[in-house]
Amino acid sequence: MKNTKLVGELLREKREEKGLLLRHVSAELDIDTAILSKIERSERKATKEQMLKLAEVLDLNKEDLLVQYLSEKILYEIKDEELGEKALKVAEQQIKYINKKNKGIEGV
Amino acid sequence: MKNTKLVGELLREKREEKGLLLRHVSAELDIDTAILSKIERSERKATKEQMLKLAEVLDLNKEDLLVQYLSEKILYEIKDEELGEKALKVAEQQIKYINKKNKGIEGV
DNA sequence: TTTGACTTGACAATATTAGTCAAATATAAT
DNA sequence: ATTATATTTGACTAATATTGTCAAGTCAAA
Repeated sequence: MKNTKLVGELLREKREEKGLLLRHVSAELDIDTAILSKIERSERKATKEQMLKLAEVLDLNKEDLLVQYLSEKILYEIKDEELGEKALKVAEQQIKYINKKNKGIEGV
Repeated sequence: MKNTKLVGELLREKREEKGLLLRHVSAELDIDTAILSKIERSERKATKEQMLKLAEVLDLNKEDLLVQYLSEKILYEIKDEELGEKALKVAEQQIKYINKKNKGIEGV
């Protein structure tokens, strides 16, 4: 597996690597440092907009970060569900089916 | 694939098969018929508790229904996301990893 | 043409999420 | 040790999303 790090951990690492303070980055996002602190420690979820902004500010790959972010959102949704893994598999089958169907239609 | 029907469609079919009216079933769930109507037409999501009750009232397999229900919740979460399918795959990898880790710990 | 089943949409109540702020805790430099 | 700066914590507020009611509307069958 490529990466088992939480989004928050990635953000903190990269921020520190760049020598930026919470206050610098949170100012760009226009939120209090408290929230960014919580995001980095996975105590809160960021919004999608904040993620995109963070990718910019911290020079992280937007797509990779977003994928990881969405994945965590999905996992959060099923974290207490015994049937979560099964549901994920079904969801994957269904999204494949849907995407296949749409591909067929796009060309009309 | 086993089943491409939406949960709502399943519910409506089964209810009609049993000759039950919205009012009968919604009374058991203790909600207005309007909501059940919307649930059956996928205009609203049911709660987990409602799903379990519906499985009972309509003699549907609880596990299957819940899996399908959770799957739809997941899909709803990523319905407008270009990266949704990728995120799903990552989520699946990660949940496998987490479950494996927990299995290891359970036996301590 | 009325009756019963379902649908629709406006609205209200409630729950969840996103945020601020100030005080408490580190961390680090004098 | 003392102060200065960075981060964390938690109580509180604001905004948004979810869940529900209700009444009026549509539709089909008797």
